[in-house]
Amino acid sequence: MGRPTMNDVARSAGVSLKTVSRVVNGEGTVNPALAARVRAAVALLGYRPNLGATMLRRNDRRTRTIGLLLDDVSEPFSAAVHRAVEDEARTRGVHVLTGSLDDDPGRERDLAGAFARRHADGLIITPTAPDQAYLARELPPDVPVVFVDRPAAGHRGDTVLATNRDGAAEAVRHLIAHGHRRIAFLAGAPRIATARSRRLGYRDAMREAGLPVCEAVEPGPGAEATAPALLRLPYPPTALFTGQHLITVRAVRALRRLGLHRRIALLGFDDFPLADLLDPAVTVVSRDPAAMGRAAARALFARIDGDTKQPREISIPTMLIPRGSGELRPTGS
Amino acid sequence: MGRPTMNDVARSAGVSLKTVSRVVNGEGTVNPALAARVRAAVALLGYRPNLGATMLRRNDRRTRTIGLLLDDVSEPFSAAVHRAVEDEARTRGVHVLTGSLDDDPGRERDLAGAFARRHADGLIITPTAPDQAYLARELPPDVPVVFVDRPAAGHRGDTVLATNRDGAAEAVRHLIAHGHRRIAFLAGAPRIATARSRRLGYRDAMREAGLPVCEAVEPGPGAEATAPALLRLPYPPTALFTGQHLITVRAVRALRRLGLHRRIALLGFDDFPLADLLDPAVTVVSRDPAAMGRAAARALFARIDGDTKQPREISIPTMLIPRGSGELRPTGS
DNA sequence: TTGAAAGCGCTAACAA
DNA sequence: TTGTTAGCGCTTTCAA
Repeated sequence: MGRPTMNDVARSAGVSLKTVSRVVNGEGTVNPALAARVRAAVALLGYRPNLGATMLRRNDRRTRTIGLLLDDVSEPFSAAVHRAVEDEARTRGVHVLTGSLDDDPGRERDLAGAFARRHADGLIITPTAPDQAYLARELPPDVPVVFVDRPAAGHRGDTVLATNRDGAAEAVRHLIAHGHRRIAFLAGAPRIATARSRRLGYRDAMREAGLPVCEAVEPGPGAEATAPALLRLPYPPTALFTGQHLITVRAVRALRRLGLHRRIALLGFDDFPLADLLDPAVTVVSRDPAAMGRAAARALFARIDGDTKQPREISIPTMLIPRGSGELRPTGS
Repeated sequence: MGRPTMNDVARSAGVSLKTVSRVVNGEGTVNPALAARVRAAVALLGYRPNLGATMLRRNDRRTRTIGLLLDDVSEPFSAAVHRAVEDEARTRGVHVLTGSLDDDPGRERDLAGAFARRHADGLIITPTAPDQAYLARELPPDVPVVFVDRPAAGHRGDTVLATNRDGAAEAVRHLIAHGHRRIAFLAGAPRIATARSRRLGYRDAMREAGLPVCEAVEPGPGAEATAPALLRLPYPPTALFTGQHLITVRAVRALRRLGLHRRIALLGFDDFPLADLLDPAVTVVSRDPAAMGRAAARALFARIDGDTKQPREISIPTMLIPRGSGELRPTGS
């Protein structure tokens, strides 16, 4: 009944509990003959160590598990970060608990607390709550946290960010270089820090070229897309810069419907699958989710291994990928 | 030093250990005044229960954690399954450990073992190993496993499958109904059970229409796509049926490059983002990953809650989504 | 090199 | 309603 314990193995092998422990932990200071007997008993009984008990007693108290809180594990950016973190964790024999936050601050707090109670050795969080002061309450003080993709407030930790502002500015300069002067920015919810950074980058580039800004916040999935209204203006934009991949896709649909996809330039923030197969193929500024996940995981493992230096901010450069839609030149007036 | 224990709370509140335990576990049979004192001490010290110790002692031995082994957490189908499982788990206060298998049988065994040692209450696995007999060795006998998307061999467990064969046959009949007689099947690796089922469905439909089969196994990402060679045949197919979404995307690229995307019909197994935005939009037979994940999670939780009925096989129907590429009629000879 | 005893933080069983 | 005692499966400490 129940699974076999170390004691059962000891009895079965005719040795003491401690000898089994030594063999199981590969301590090496065990007579080879005894060790062989122990290993035979382990195999015979199908013994598996009880991690809970191990962690309870051990001094280092490591569970070799980290927690990863993402926007939505099913969304491509999050999924790519997840994958990169998993790969880094795997090389260290560490497992990953994951959760989706869905822009819900309460859920961020709950999951962080739950993972802490599960004794995650550390957490990687894409912050969605306005501040992360709750972490001091939910986490033991020695559990490191790394923030990825958005800055945190009210908690110390390394932060891995894309160069949102510079990337956005580069995108807009690209449109300007292709002759556009009326460039509209379709922004994500300003609640989100990355959306604000991208807007700043847009403004940087427009201001340095002496062009007037034209910004609209794209509403949620229920509402109608913003692009059609903009394009009905007396002096409509000749180029759209979209702040986020879902907005980009909406813009593609809208331009298609209006028959303007070959006349209005489009440049989107963040790459997405099949962007190259659309007509025209969509030019994007892309973050590098794999590099971001990798950097976050490495920073976290460094902290878990005792790195106590000042928290760092790690920038992962974005990349402009010209594909066609962002190279269309302005037409008509 | 270290985090506070129940004992610290007891001392701080001036009550016995057991009283703290009762309050923490909401047993209710505690004098409200005492309970309040305990709660104050908990808050003061920042006490968090040690789940490891709890699970060690408790009779029910539940960790409220399940393990989920997927092909690749970053791939859309897996990610959607993941999300559905997470949602079901969430309603039960259960957390999800995830891992990607990358078609590596060794990794399937390792991860299943690792999650078992972590005392997952149950496992959901997309099998990639040729058989799952290893589970008997890696898992305690009372840990239920549910298989999703592919059948398992050598281990008992509920299985959630898409109607691959029927879905494929439906797809091929759809092409036949649009006038096609030379329909090629671009198959995934026959090692994979779903690929074999889809091929059977293709053959079912071709045979019932008295048409000759034309099958090619699509090589891996390094090699050249199969479609161009097929289309150079003396009597080339007028329609392609692709067995998997990556193959579909390769076929789209190939047809594009050959300028045949408006002449050769294309019908793909599995939907993918933006399939509706391509030109022509891609007709697909789609599995329902969310329904599959949900069904798998529900089956697993039923088992965890003590369901001991015979293992079931749960079929989740596929759906044909006509979008244009599958409705092109044959041209020329 | 091996083993005996203690105890990690908690809950079960029982007693007061 | 509250407290006491024992012990979950393991590692630590210390003794042999």
